[in-house]
Amino acid sequence: MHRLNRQLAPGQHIFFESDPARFVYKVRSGVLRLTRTQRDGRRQVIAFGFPGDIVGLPCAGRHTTECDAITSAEVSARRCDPLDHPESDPKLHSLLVTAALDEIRFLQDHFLIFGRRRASEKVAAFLILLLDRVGEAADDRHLVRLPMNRSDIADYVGLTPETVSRSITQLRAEKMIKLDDPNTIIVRDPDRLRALAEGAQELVADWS
Amino acid sequence: MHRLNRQLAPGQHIFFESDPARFVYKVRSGVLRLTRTQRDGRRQVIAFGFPGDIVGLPCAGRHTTECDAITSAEVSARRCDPLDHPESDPKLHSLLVTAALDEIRFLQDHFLIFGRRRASEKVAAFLILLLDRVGEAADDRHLVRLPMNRSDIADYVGLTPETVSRSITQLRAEKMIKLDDPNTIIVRDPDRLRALAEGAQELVADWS
DNA sequence: CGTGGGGTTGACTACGATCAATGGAAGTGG
DNA sequence: CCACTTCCATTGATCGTAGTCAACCCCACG
Repeated sequence: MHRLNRQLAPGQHIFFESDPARFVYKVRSGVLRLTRTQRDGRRQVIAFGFPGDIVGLPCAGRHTTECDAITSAEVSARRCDPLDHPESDPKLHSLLVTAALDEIRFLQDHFLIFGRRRASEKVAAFLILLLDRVGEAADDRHLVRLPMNRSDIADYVGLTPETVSRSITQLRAEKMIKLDDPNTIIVRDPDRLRALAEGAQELVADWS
Repeated sequence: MHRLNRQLAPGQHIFFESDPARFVYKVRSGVLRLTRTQRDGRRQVIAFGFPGDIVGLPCAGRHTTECDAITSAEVSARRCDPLDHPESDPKLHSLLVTAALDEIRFLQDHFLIFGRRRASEKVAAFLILLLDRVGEAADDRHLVRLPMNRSDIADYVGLTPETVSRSITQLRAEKMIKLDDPNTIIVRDPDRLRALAEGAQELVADWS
């Protein structure tokens, strides 16, 4: 069973869009960024790869996105031809199939975030997503570490970096979150944040 | 080999979100609509199912979207358990795996449309998508029939029905398209429409 | 000590959402 | 066959919000 481990430095690419796909990658540590770039230079962040995720599933033998590391990261590569030949490695094959179906569901979820109308709802939904996925419980407080910068978040939820920053400021003013530093968020009121993320609640700008 | 054909009337549902998934469906004729609805009632159109498409791929044994027919339609149902058991029906299994990988790619493409900033670019991109997918060449003119209404388009690209309508009016004023009736579009200038869809071009409102 | 990148904030603008009215086409029932 | 309703598309007027451009700050880095 081939499992080639690879160490990645921040910014290092694993593959590019339409590269012939020989491997898929399981994230061991660190965070990856999957993007697609349009002719006019605009970038769409398709997904972030957190530890445990499988990235790089091919379509017609080619990668469909670009992939690079946000942090230093470790991935293990697995040949992806078992996708086409179940019998060659049944366990890996079924792992990949499951990963594909999960990916579909995840992309659909992503649409719901992306489709929210108000900026603060998008950002709240993004934070909840990260909280549920990689949140840490630090002495009774919910902690979210953001390995990506504001531009990455913006390109993930469909906003500009400035608007992401403003939304975070707003959520902080509303006392739903608190910032230790720009990349470390403490969720003070998960319920209200979640309600906002689901569009159930109006975010009132400032009452004072 | 089980292939259960089913006739559908417009508006008729095939399955709902989180229904246990026993079948996937191949569209024989007509057009399906795949949607997800949020708690607050907002609807996201995930995809349209055109003839040849396979819809209803499950995640963890359940459907992940709602699916109903826009037009009267005919689908053929195939059991989806071969997804988990390649050996039970290798041909169907590999068909489903391919469909899943195609779906991933398609959803990623959808993000690029959805992510475009200007309304007319989104609508142009949507029309190009349909032109390439189901366009007809009618005596040297490119014809696109829209089986869905403006609301469906709006929920697909992330706009309101009014804005979709306005964008279409704009494209018509720019002489990129012409309407036979609200649901029949003649593409007069595919190149310019495509350029707009890809964000390469500015759409000038009115010089006159 | 200087430089550069990322984050935040401000001022202004532009664009799409919203609310509302209209018109046309299709369907229903008398 | 004609009133009546309903749904959909279009258009208009207004408003709000996110985009844009710019300045500033802070921290890490050389």
